[in-house]
Amino acid sequence: MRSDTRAGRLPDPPSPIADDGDAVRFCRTCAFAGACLAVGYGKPELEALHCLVEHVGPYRPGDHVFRTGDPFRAIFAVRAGTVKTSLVDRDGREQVLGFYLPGEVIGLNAIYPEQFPCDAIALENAQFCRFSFPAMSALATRMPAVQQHLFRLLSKELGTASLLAGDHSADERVAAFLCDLGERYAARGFSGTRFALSMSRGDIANYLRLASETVSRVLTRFRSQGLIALEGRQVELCDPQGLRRIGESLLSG
Amino acid sequence: MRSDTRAGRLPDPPSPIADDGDAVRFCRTCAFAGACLAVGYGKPELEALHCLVEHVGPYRPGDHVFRTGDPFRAIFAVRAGTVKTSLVDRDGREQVLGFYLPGEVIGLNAIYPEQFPCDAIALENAQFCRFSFPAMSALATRMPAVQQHLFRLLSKELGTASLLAGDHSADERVAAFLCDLGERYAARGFSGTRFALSMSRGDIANYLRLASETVSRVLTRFRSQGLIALEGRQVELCDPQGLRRIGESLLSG
DNA sequence: CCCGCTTCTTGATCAGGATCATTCCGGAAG
DNA sequence: CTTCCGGAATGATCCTGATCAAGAAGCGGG
Repeated sequence: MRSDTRAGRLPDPPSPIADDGDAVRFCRTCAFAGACLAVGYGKPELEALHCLVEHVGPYRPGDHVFRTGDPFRAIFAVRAGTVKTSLVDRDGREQVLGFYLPGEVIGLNAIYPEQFPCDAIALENAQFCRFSFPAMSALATRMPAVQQHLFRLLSKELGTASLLAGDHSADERVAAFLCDLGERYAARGFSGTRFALSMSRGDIANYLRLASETVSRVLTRFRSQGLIALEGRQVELCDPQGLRRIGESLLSG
Repeated sequence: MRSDTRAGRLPDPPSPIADDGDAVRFCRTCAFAGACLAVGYGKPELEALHCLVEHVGPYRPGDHVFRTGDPFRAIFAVRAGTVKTSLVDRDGREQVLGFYLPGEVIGLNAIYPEQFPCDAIALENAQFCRFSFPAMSALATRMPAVQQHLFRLLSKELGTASLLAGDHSADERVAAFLCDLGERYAARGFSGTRFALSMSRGDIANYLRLASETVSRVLTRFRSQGLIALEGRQVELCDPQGLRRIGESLLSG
C-alpha cells in the first residue's frame, strides 16, 4: 500500500498528504488534532483512540464513501483527496451539500437520522480515517476533550451551513467560495492562494445554487478584473483582499 | 408574575404553554424530554439536571434573549412563546436564521465560536429553560443519554439548515414552510393544521429568502386555490397533502 | 492521430422574483 | 369617531440569473 503502480508524476506539488507512514504529521492538521493531541501521545488513552480509528481507502474519483440510507456507524476524517457530499431528491436532481478537504470530517449530519442523509463521493483519489461512532461517543463519555471536540465540530458545521442559505449575488457567492477554500487549504498547511479546484464547474455551481454558466461567467470576469488567475482547474487568488471584500457578507456575518 | 395586567382576552386557544406550574406536562414535549425522562423522575440524576436548569423570562415581543457576540454560557429550551434567531451583517441587513417553537432549543450554533453568532428575539411573550452549557457537558460526560441527546439535537439542526440552502421556487418555499410549522406544532401537541403565525410576513420572507411582497402574493394565491384559509396571522392548512406535494423537495429530500 | 465524450466557455433570450409605488386594513391613541 | 401608523395586499416595471443553443478545449481510447 506504500507505493502502488499509480505512482506516476501527477502535476500537483501542493497535493494532499497521502503518505500513510507519516501519521503524526497528518494528525497535526486533522480536525481531530485537538482531541488526539489532548490525550498526548504515549498515554494509554491514545491506545483507545487508535483502536477505534481505521484507515480506509484509497477511493478513486467517483467512488462512494457512503450512500444515502446507509446505516450510520462511523464518521470519516479525510486523510487525502477531496470529497463532495450531495443528496438526490426524488426527481433525480442532485444537490451538493459541501466539499471536504484533507483534515475535515464528514458524516456528522447522520447522527440524528441514524443513517446517512447524503452521498459522499470522492473527487480525487482519497483516503480516510474511519471513526466508529459508538466507540467514539463511548470514549467521549470518558474523555471530556473528545466530547468537547465533537460538539465543536457539529456546531461549526452548523454555522457554515447557514451561510449558504442567505440571498447573495452570484459574485458574492463565487468570491466567498474561493476565499473559503483558500482559507481552509491554508489552515491545513497548503497554499491558500494557489490551489486546484478538485470539483467541476457544475459541482461548484450546484453547491452555490447557481447555473454552471453563471459560475463560468463570474470566474471569467474575476479574471479579467485581475482578482484571480485561472487556468483550467488551477486557480490563483491574486487579490484575496478584493475577493474577501466582495464575498464578505457570506464569510463572517 | 402569575397574572399581570396584560391578561386580556387574546384570541389564541392553541396558545403555547405558559404555565409555570406544570413542569411535567411541559417537559414531555420539550426537546430534552428524551434526556430528562431517560434519567427517570425521582432518581438522583434528575437532581443534577434540575440544578443546571434555570427558568428565565418572561420576555416581551421584541426582547433579546441573547445578542450576537454575547459570551456563550448556556443553551435555551423554549418553554413558551416563539423566538426568531437572526444575524445582522455589517451593512445592517437582517438575516433570519430560524423560528423556534415551545420545546425547541436555541443556542447550539454558539458552541463552536464560544459566543453567540446571532441574535435571538422573542416574537411573543416567551419563557425559557436555561441550561448552563459547561454544566450540561459535564453532565453529558457522566450520562451517555444526555450526551447522545445533544449530539442528536446538533445533528438534527444540521439537517434542517441545509434544506433552506437549495434553489427552490417561492411556491415550494412557502408551502414547505407552512407544512414544517404545522408538523412542528403537531409534534409539540398543538394543532398542526390551524395555528397563528407569530412572525410578520417580512420575517417569513426574510427567512425564506424572498421579498415580503412575494410571500403575500403566494399566500393569497394558495388561499384562492383552497390550499389554506388565511385571516391575518391565523392560518389553516385546508389541504396539507397538497401543500406537502408542492413543498416536498424541501421537506424530505 | 483521429475520434468521441465530457467539461467549459460564450452568446442570446426568457422568466421569476425583486423593487418601487400605491392602496388597504386593523389596531392604538387621542 | 377620527387620526395615525405599521403591516399587508396589489399593481407596474426592472434586473439578475436561468435556460437554450452553439462552439471550444481537454482527455482518454483505439
